[in-house]
Amino acid sequence: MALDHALLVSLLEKPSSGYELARRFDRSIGYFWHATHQQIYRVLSRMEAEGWISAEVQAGETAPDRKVFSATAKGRVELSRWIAEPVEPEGTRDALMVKLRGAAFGDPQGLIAELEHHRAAHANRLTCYHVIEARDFSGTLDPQRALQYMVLKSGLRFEQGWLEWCEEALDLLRNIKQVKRRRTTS
Amino acid sequence: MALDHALLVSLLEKPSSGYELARRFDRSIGYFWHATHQQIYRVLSRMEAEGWISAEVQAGETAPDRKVFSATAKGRVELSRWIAEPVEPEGTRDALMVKLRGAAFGDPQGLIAELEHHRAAHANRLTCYHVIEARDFSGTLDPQRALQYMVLKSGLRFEQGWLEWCEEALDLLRNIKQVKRRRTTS
DNA sequence: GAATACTATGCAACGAGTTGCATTGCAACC
DNA sequence: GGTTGCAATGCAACTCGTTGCATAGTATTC
Repeated sequence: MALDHALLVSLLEKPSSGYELARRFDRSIGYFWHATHQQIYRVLSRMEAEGWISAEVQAGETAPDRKVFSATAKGRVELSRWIAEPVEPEGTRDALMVKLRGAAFGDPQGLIAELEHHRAAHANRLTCYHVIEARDFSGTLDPQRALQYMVLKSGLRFEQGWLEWCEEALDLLRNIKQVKRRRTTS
Repeated sequence: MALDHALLVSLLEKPSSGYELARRFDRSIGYFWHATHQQIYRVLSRMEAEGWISAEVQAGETAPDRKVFSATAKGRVELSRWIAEPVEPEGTRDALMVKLRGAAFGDPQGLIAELEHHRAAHANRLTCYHVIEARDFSGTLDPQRALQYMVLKSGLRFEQGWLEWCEEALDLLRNIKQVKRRRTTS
């Protein structure tokens, strides 16, 4: 149920159309939640039906019509309720880890390209976050900004961690000896 | 499709019943993939139907019967195929981040307990991983162990990162000024 | 002797996320 | 003047994961 609330937060920060939200989720918001436009439109309809958000159609003269959503008072209440309700930390789920561990039964070196790709992707995200940091979070910050910054900082921290880990893993893969194919129980 | 392959890897490492797999996913394997027993049983049936794994029923004299699964040659091939196919790094999805950012529109201090809970959970996982590290990964490691260790290391790194971040976030929340309720667009 | 807990397996309903496709209109390019 | 690309919205089918429940025998505890 968390996409609902991520959208509520986004709409409280700035009323927007589904399309804008999708773009922001692809960019800056991407570092705290990820979603596709299809999903976003679906959830927006549902939330409108429940009265958490309300829409205002802006007829575009040159561009297509836009439905601009804002959070309602009811939506605010729902958000507070949800924030107060405890959640457990997420369980790990990363395909790359499965692959690494599975590579012991195949060709570890085959993962080098994959890891290099991941390293590049994480380096990319990291610089992206650094740009946002410099642009939006220098100087003194009001409480709202400070909270946003804290979220960004987790992104910075984790991308940095990924980067270092990728290096470490690449080192290992490059130096590992070719594993002998061992038959376990067929 | 990654639970399938996580199970294949586990079964290559050690043939097991669904129940055993569920227990291992709750413990040591939990740091590289998470799943419930219901899900595991369902996927095991599917994989058996596809011929990736085969079952042997062990009639328990004192305990209930167990279906012990092992990966077949076909399963091995499928695993290699899947490992070779590229994946993109996962998008971020953490409810806690949404909450932090949403707290700007409510009561930031209300999250302190939640963050303390998360900090404790991560500290717990971290010590758990340290125990595994000391128990299973000291001394020289063959290639398979080395790969497993690399996966564990990502767990260690991220739990450590979480812990530090929780501290930082708690510091912020404790010192943040009470946010004035501001009405945005209704 | 009854209640609780653990081993061991599974079904069914639901909710969340992914993938593929469809539509309309404007703008710019070649 | 046709093709490509972007703004803007959405449906439908599917897979993956969660939650709640069911069963059945053994072992232990009160």
